[in-house]
Amino acid sequence: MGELAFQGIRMTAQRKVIVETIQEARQHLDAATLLKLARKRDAAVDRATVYRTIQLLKKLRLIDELDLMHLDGEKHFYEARTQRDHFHLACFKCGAILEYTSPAFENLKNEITRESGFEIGVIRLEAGGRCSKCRNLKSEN
Amino acid sequence: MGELAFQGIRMTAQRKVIVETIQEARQHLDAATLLKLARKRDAAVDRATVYRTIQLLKKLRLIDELDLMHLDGEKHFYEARTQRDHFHLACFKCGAILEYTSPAFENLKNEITRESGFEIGVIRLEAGGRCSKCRNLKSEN
DNA sequence: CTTCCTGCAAACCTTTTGCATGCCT
DNA sequence: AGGCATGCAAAAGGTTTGCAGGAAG
Repeated sequence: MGELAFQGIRMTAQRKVIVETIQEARQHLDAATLLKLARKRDAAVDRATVYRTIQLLKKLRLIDELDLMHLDGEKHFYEARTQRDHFHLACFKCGAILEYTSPAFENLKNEITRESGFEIGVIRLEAGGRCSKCRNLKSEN
Repeated sequence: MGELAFQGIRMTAQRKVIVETIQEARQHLDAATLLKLARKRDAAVDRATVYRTIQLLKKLRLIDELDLMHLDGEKHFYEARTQRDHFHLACFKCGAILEYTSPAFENLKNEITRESGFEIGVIRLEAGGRCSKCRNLKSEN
């Protein structure tokens, strides 16, 4: 949690609230939801501060930004970074967001760096389609 | 090229212009650039038509939508679909967009379907970081 | 004292939509 | 006639920014 101060950046009260809100969220938060939740802890938090903090946390690699296949508009979603990279499968039918981790993904990342010399800072893998539940409701389409 | 008529959708003159513009583009096009280029072929093309056609082509899986790690704002980029899936590496330093294909990527996709039962309709893998050229300019950071 | 953080409101950018017109079948 | 395609202009949705006031180092 002291990651910010650690990197020479001020851990202000508002930033702490925003970071904690992201860390404790059960789902991926878009900026508007993050704002709303953060305000439950500190009513003074402003939208601009949320966006500015998001940018900061992205730059520090403390959060990842997701698009989730633009299932629901153009907004972005955020989640705290974890040790293990994972990716997201978005069901176009029911809207579920599934998380998935795979050694094959790690291999792929290593291969990219090894073969192309590209130094990966952020990587994002997302897929859209039908989850297994929706496939089994073997309706139309 | 007759893909549209093929799928019971009218291949109008404007749609043809837009599709061809995408297919013949040397780089990934955002909507505004696509509009500008399409207008060189047919000055009557309107922005709304470009956006509506993009949606259509996405739905028909004839083009892919990219975010390119939002290197330059929130706009999207488009490219004609190819046989082989590839992904994009965006250099945060010089802005280069590198394309990369790998059997490991195919394996990963197969694994996802096999293990999670998720039917992949669209998949997008993007990374941001430093390309090998920029790494070798071993300046700061 | 200087730098950084914040709120507020306005601006911005990209994408979408309503409506009227017109084309194709 | 009926349905789909288009232009135009306005709206929407999400994100960023300028500025002035305040807190922190």
